[in-house]
Amino acid sequence: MTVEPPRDPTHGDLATNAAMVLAKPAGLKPRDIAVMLAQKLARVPEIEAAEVAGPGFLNLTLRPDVWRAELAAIDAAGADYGRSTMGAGQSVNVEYVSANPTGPMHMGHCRGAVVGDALASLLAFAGFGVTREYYINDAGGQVDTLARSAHLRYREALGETIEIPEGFYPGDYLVPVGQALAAEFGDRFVGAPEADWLAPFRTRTVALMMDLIRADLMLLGIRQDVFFSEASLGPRVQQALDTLAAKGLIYQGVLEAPKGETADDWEARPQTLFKATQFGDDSDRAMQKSDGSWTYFAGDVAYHWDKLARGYTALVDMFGADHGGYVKRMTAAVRALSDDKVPLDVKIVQMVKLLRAGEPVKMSKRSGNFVTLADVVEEVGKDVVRFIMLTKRSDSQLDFDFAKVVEQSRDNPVFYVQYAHARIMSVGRKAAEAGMVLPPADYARLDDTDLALVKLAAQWPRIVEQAAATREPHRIAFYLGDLAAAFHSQWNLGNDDPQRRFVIAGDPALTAARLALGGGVGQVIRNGLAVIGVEAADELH
RNA sequence: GCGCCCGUAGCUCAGUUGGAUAGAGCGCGGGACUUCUAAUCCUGAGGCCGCAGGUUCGAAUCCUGCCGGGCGCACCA
Repeated sequence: MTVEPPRDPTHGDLATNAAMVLAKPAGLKPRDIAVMLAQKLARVPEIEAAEVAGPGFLNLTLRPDVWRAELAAIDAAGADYGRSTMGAGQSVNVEYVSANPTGPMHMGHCRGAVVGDALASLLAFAGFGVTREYYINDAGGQVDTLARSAHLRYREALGETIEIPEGFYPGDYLVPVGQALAAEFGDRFVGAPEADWLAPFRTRTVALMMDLIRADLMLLGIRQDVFFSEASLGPRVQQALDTLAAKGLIYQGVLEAPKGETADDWEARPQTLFKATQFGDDSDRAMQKSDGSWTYFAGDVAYHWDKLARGYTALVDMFGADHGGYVKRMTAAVRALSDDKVPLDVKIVQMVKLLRAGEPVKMSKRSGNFVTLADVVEEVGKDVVRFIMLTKRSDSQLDFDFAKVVEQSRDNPVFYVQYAHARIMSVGRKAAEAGMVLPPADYARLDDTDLALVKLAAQWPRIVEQAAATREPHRIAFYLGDLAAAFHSQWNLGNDDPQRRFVIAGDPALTAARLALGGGVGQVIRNGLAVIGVEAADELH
């Protein structure tokens, strides 16, 4: 059963399907129930009209004063308008970015960062306790490669001429790392065997890379609470394995050969396996390699085991599209570890295609010459990057065109929303410049046309809850576009009819009421932008 | 071969968890500036919601099967 604003505004302010849902259990005709309900509801003071429509819909029209009161509520709540208690008592861990600490962030990481961060803010606004987390993959072979690459730069910093072999990280960003290592260790590791320097170089270099990444995230206004190191898992891996073993979900076995492309180096070997198939996965998954060392998956299981131990009521992971195949096994592991009590929601974030005036931006991985996040933020600004990343559902591919996203026109949603806010801010200034002395706003001066705007602004709390429930922050961006459109439309009525303007010379009372209307809309726009981490512009240039 | 995601206007996409006559933007046609910033707005044309069944008062939405596109199928990280 639902009670919600209907798509078609001629169907009133609220519509409910209650009569149709109740018809079967009540053994009555839907329309008969609807008529009965309508008669009762018509006596509710806030309800102006209750009409039965179609197969048994009940359309409710609220009295205009309800909307006037809502405008007052927006004003009173201010930045808290729309804040919800739906998440009260629940704590969610949102893990996002988790880029490998082998270099600065590039645009491949950007969308997950923005969507994850906006989701975290959204959940917080909806009343959930939220932890923003980053998993540092600092335990694999790639980190050894990073350390070796840094060692080359270290020798370079000490005066050697180096050549970077194939398979090493060639990026310039390691030059200052080499200098830092040279300053720290002097020349004592120049000719030393790798075994002497690999571990310290790995630790230091990862730390410096994480500084780099944190700085990149700050450019987007992202600050995470927890940075969890894979290398620090230690005994947790065994503990997680023991937890699963205690549930009878671990066994020694041999997996079947992978289907599809036949792996030429595959051979059947006994391993320690997790019964992922019991939890909906396609295959059981290896926890230990045949030589007894842990798999990457085992580490990830231990990591999620740790998150569960920290007592969250729900977990959210943001994955890149290329990790889609990993979702089932991770979900299976969390189901097993938590006895199905703590849900893991894995959000897939699709690729971003970078364009410049319609032409794909060329990227060469080999030279390390990828488009960095810092470059993009510098070129178009944080707000544009953040907003554009939310202009599509995150599970479908997104085009990011450098030319289009800075365009000041209707088809640029960032500009469009900010322009609406700037207009709202400008009318207040205009009234002040005109030397108008405004009385306190009397909402009674607002008519149905004005109140139509309030109705849309009043949807904000619902939008927050819906977006939080579906964990889809893009809904915020779309709503703000709708609200801005309604505002612009209202604004232009003033072209034909001066009485519909916000500032009306000679009528301070109506001006005050209209400015209050604009103020309410502006407040909601600011609140929405705040949730997605975008600044509200007071004027545009 | 198997799994996951996706197919909505010419293009790019929404679609209130199953509601009423499926909506925006761009593009195309027509219109509104002695203005509170026209950086905007109004209006018209444009649809078998991939196809075929099913579930029910009711389906773009849920189920099944096809067709078409993307991603993934390690003891890698």
